[in-house]
Amino acid sequence: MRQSQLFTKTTKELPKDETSFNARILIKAGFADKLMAGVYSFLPLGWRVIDKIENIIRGEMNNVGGQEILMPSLQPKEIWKDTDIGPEDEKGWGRMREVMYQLKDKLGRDVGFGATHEEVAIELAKKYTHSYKDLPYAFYQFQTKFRQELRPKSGLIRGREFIMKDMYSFHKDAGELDDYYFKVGEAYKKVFDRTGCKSLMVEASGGSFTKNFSHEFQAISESGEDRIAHCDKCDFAQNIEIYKKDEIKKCPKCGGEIVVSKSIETGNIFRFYDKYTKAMGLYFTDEKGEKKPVHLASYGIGVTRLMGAIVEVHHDERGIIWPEEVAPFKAHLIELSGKNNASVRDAAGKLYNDLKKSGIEILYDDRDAGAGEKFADADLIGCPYRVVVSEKTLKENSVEVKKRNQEGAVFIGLEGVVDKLK
RNA sequence: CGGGGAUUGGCCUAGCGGUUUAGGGCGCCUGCUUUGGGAGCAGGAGACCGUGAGUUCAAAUCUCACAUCCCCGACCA
Repeated sequence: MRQSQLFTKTTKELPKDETSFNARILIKAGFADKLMAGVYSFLPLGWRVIDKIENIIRGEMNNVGGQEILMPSLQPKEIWKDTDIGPEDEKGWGRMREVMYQLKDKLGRDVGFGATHEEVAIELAKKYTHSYKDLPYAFYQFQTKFRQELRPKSGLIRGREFIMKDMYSFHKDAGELDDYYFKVGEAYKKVFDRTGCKSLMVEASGGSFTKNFSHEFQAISESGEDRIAHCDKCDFAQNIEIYKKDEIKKCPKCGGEIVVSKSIETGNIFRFYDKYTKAMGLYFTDEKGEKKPVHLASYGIGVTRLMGAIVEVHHDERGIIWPEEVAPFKAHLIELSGKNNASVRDAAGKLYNDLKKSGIEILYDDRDAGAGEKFADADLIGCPYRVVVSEKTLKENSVEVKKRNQEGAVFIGLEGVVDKLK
């Protein structure tokens, strides 16, 4: 993409109404824009990152047999009544009443915007699940979720509207569910490794479910809202409440030191077993002709939150340092042509076309801007590679290639650039 | 929802009762110049100083209410 065509621009100043690093830098660099507290637009650069993250998740979910669908955001109140966990006289908007956006439409019907989709998923499953032969299966979606947070905070980390990948799996019994649950847990680890946001699988506690039912994935970061106790050598980790109760000093897995760190919750997985399926009447007939409740587990990854978390983990004082698999572009091509140097401009333009033809995603800074501005923007936007074409490099028939996460640059021949970046 | 802070051209801000015709920087427009770390010169456009009520001869400036944003806390299947 030619940077001169990009409708967004970077700014020199940080926005005054954000203090979290991820929001400040993503807005400054033109990846996102805030419309209201906890509600952001994703601009061309940011949307490319979201797309990369989604594709990584999509691949791993497909690997464990997930089938991609899309459920509605707009939901009728009725589907929430049977899974309510509150007192009888408050039954209505159900277990999510505190955080759901709820309204009446023009016909006076109660509708809400989905904060999670277990209820919709079960309604859907009821139409297709009748026999043990129909089980197991899992489906997932990428969707905008709405949650009426009293206080959105930390930029993309806690918003009122955000993109989530949520998957729901349906099983004939608890044992089969458990096996699949941990298989998805492994898939989640791969997702977080690949996005460059390594997250520890932590037993969760608190909330409406006990620790036996759910796990969180936590990425260690100073800007996190959560705290976890974890081994400094292996991947053992505990929720802070459980850690305080157990008072362990050494890692039970490898004997390493236990340290407490702040962390960002990047994902969570829940085993509901037959709790909600029974309540909503999702049953199947087993081999013996007996009616049994379907067992349900659900699995969430906050996609936009993950983008924020990646920025929190991968940056320096000059800007973002995108991990390669989620970078908006693999390389940022900079021409330092001056006004009258057509040969630099031609060489850079040709290189841009060659790289594009080779399938390398490239952001080409063809703007009529000063060298300092171009370098500053390249560091800010944070593509993994920076390629500079200038009078200086052309004298040697070469270009300069520098990795964003390393000091020092190498000069390579014009012909070798495509191979170098492949 | 409790507590604290903030709100001034597109962005970052100065001004904190009268000398303000609201100043500067960035960005934007014109022209020239410049091109290896957010350049320079000259000219130009752009503001009901968050909203509403007060106080005062006089309000961006003081008072009250409200709204919005940020932070701490509570909350967060």
